[in-house]
Amino acid sequence: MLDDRKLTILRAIVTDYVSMQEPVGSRALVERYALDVSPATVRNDMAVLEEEGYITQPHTSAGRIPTDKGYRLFVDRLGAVKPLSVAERRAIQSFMDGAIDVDDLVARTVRTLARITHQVAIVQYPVLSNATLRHVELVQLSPGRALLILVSSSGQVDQHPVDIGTAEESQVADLRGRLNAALVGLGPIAACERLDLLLTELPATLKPLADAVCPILKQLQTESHSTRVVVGGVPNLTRFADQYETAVRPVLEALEEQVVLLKLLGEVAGAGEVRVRIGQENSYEPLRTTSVVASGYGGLPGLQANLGVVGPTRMDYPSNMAAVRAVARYISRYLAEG
Amino acid sequence: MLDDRKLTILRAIVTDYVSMQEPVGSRALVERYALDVSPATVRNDMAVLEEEGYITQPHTSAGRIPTDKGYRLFVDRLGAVKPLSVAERRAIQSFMDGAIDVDDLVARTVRTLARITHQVAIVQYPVLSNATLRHVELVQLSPGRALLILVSSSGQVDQHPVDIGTAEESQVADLRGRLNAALVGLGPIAACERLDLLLTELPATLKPLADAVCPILKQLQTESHSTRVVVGGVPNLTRFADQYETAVRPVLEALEEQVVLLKLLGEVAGAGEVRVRIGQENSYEPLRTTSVVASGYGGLPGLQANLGVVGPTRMDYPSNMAAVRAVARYISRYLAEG
DNA sequence: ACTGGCACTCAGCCAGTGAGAGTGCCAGCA
DNA sequence: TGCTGGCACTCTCACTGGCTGAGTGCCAGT
Repeated sequence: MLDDRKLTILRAIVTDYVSMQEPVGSRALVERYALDVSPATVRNDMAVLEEEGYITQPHTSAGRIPTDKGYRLFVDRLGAVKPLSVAERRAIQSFMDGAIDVDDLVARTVRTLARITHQVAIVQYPVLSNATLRHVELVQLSPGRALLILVSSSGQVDQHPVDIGTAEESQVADLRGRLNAALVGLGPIAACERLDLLLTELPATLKPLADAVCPILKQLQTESHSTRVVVGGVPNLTRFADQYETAVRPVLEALEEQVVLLKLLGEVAGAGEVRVRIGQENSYEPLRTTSVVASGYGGLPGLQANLGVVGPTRMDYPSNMAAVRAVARYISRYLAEG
Repeated sequence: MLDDRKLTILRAIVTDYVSMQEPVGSRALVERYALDVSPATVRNDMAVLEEEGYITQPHTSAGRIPTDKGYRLFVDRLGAVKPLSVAERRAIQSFMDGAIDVDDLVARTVRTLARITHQVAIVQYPVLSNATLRHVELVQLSPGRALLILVSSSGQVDQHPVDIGTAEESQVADLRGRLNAALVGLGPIAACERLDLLLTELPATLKPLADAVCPILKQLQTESHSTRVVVGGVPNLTRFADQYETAVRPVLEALEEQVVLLKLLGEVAGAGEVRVRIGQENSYEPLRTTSVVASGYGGLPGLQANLGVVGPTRMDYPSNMAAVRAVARYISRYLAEG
């Protein structure tokens, strides 16, 4: 169905369209990509590619542009992984080195990603699965309300309010002591297991309080890290000023919804690998005109956080995938080394 | 120089231009604002207003639009404070009530402000001067590195890494105990004073450690709260798709720079009052085409945090000022009540 | 001091035109 | 059979010129 030449032509169309941002015609194609055939031949092939749904014409007398399906084929089979330039590698290092804490690390990561891809970057806070719990704090704020605070060995602090009912100060202190004694030094998975064990050992008086606190603690240990998302590179949307209503606005709106972003990253990113969602493939309606390149990073397969970029479907997939992968690896290594 | 009628005309021009977004001519003016004089008279007055620099013509045969100076006069002397509509009051209440912690409160505030003003909203984290210190935690992460964590009675958690040199675990624990004993229950100002006192009482062995920790603690108690800024309503910029390069992009870029935003809010907002910076009045170059409406909120005069909105100079000042003031008051009251 | 009238300016809109890019198809050639 | 050159056709885009309408400034009159 699609012989080598047709695939070559599709690759050339994608490449050219991405770099020129203009529909590409048969003549330009043979000139710029040394195809060794005449434009007429290319035209015949293009007609087939169009019939198969890989490319399309915006209007009768224009060149062709790739469809989502075309990009998909390109990404899956045609896009040679483009190694990062020396400048880009250096940029990653110089931007990201010297982070003072997790907040700073995430901020730097999102900046770096935005800069080298020239897209909007999204970074989820890391799940620090290899970090261990360093301290558990339970602070009573007012009668009935307390704040649960977890400090991990990596310097990350998680907090969540807890409704503690009628528990008294002394009980709070008691539970705090027990939690610290039991959990400090453990990783998230071990901590959750140990917590289950601890629950069975508690005196009855602490039971109600523990029932209020423990679910939240568990949650913080697993998902909650992933609950925060940071966005950067929004000014890059500037380049699409023309398609404001159709493309930019929906993206801006999505970017304000943490929940949407989390879901988005979660759906796209797979274990360790860089994955891509192209246009219509996105389940979130307003982002149907954009592509998402994402990857998990840090931690064990089941406990990874995600990062990625959002941009127009006509993006430079090989470069962006390389960049996302490189940054994901860099931050993973950074986290692993502590 | 500027008699009553000229001021009335200026007010009408500003009002009309803001609501119609189009240069306003003499005929439209007399028709829509019952001026009781002929267009020719209005023209004469407009010529004077233009000469004085309050209004200008985008091109020869267009109507007039206000200049920054014109808006300034309007804001200072002509803009009747427009009370919020019932719907807006209700919106503030329903959006902001039920915040579970400070993060949530700030998030809700920024959302509220963006919704009722239809501008980009900026909210600085509150300086909780009436909140008291609830707990001090000093957690050692690795040899030489620790994390200082402050929990306030309002549920706010502040953290900062500390370089603790060669201090040992036991010393860290010792200092932690002393800090808690001394500072818990105090407000930020009292805490700082008490801290100075504490420093003189410490045994010599704890001195180096205390010297590393205390400055950071002090800093967290005063400025650091103000260090974080949250932005919302970015999609509202959508309305200015036409002036993308000149107006929108600079704003987007500014919004990514926390430092810029802090400085901006700090410069504009004055003690308790709503203040306005119009166009050229802004010291930050890229925002010279926008106006900022801001107000301090919460806390004592010296320790206020700020919030505000950023929008085009052609904004509805009375409404936005009313909205900013209302939201600032609401969050202030909320914080005061705890 | 205000007004009506008048000449003037200029942005925005419309229709018409021409150039250029690109296509599909076809007949011919290896 | 597969490739190629040629050709007629389509359609966008950019440019043009003319027209319209909004708005002005000025001036003479009340």
